[in-house]
Amino acid sequence: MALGTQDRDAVLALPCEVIMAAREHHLVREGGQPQNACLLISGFAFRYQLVADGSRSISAIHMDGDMVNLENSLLRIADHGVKTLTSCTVALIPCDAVREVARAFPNVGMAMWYSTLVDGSIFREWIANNSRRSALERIAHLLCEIGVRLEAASLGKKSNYELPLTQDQLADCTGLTPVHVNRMLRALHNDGAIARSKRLITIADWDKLRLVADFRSAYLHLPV
Amino acid sequence: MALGTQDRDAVLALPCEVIMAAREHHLVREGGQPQNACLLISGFAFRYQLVADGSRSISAIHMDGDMVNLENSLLRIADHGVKTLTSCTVALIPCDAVREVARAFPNVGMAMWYSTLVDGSIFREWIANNSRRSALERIAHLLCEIGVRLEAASLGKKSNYELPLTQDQLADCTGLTPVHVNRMLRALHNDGAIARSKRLITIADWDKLRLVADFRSAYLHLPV
DNA sequence: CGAAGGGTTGAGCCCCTTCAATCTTAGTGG
DNA sequence: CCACTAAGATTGAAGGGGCTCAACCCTTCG
Repeated sequence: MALGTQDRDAVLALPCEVIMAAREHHLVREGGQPQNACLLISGFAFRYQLVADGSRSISAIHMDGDMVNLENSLLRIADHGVKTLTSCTVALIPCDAVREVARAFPNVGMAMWYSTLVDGSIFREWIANNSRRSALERIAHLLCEIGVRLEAASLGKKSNYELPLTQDQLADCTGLTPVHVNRMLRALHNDGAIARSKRLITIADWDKLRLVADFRSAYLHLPV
Repeated sequence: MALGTQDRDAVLALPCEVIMAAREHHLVREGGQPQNACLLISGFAFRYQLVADGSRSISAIHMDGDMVNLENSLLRIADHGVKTLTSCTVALIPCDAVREVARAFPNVGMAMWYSTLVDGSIFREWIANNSRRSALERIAHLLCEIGVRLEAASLGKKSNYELPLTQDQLADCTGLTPVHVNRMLRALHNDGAIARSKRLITIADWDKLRLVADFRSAYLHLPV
């Protein structure tokens, strides 16, 4: 969604406060009423919610350039939490201002809507991933997605990047246990699909990983 | 999201064609480029996608008043399919017209954005449901959600309604097998949480079902 | 040097799947 | 009006993928 000059100026004129947030810092608390929308300038963050037995579900990973809680501009009560994955630089923009710019500059509003739609598309893919794919496929799929998104955001190469997630967090993304995530990573390694060194992931054989994962990038709606 | 008179008039002035669609009729095909947005006037529909092994994931259920493919107004290529669950009356509105009304009447655009945000919130809950809850909890949660949404849409009572889904479809919503869905329904029945007669669900003990399901309705963002 | 967080590995179990058969109900044509 | 059919629901038996529990390792950092 390319914006015109006026629209871009309106966005740049938004009041904002830039803060540094440490790792595992809450950007939004479930049940809270955030006053600010958070634009990730650098670093990674994730959306999550807790279920009754205390276990956690991670429903999205965000990176540079993503707005992590645009929804709070309209929905008021946060239905889920957002935390940083790494230390982050975050621009805080008052929700009121976000609403106003969306109303006053329809193209800006449409761009934010667009961004929400892409998020929705990724949510659907995650539902399918965690509901209908095996553990191995889920992990493979997540590794593909992160690689492609990192490359699209110019944060690395899709087949060679540093994973910003612990195995515990990978487990919460995929609905598995950390123990099993570990075994699946090893299995992908043994298959020759990936190589690992600490958090550094090298996708040795992209086609093999893509096939295992049933990964088709259309749902990311990346510019062509 | 209440609209003013002008805004409402703009919506009512949208060109549209009303059609009847049979059960299991495709409203949107994955990979297609829909020309129309579909507003459900009566009946039920679902969003779905297929994975490599041929199994299906249902990512949303829609009912009267829902727009089932608003996203296609901006995203162009459909990343998933939409089918009717029952016979439906559907208003087809050209995607161009949807985009234009959103741009010309910012409040209308905001209302559509809002609707997308609520959909997103439900997607996140489904990720958590299918990833971190047991089979029994998943089914219980879905039954709660459908009841509450039906009641909110004035289509029935939350504790006594006709389920518009087959057990196969329930399975695709929850990431389970039809066989196991059947057993879980029986288990809820035996527990006294629900009673069943064909597709008619009576939630005999709402609090019990709610507790089993870990159901909290905040994520539906219903008006208070 | 000690502590803590994250990663790795093994053994046993169980929730859910798979496979297969049977039943019920609604619809259809003779 | 009834035999036939097909879709959906139900039930049983057996197997396996992922979980649980528990121990140990490695690295980083104070």
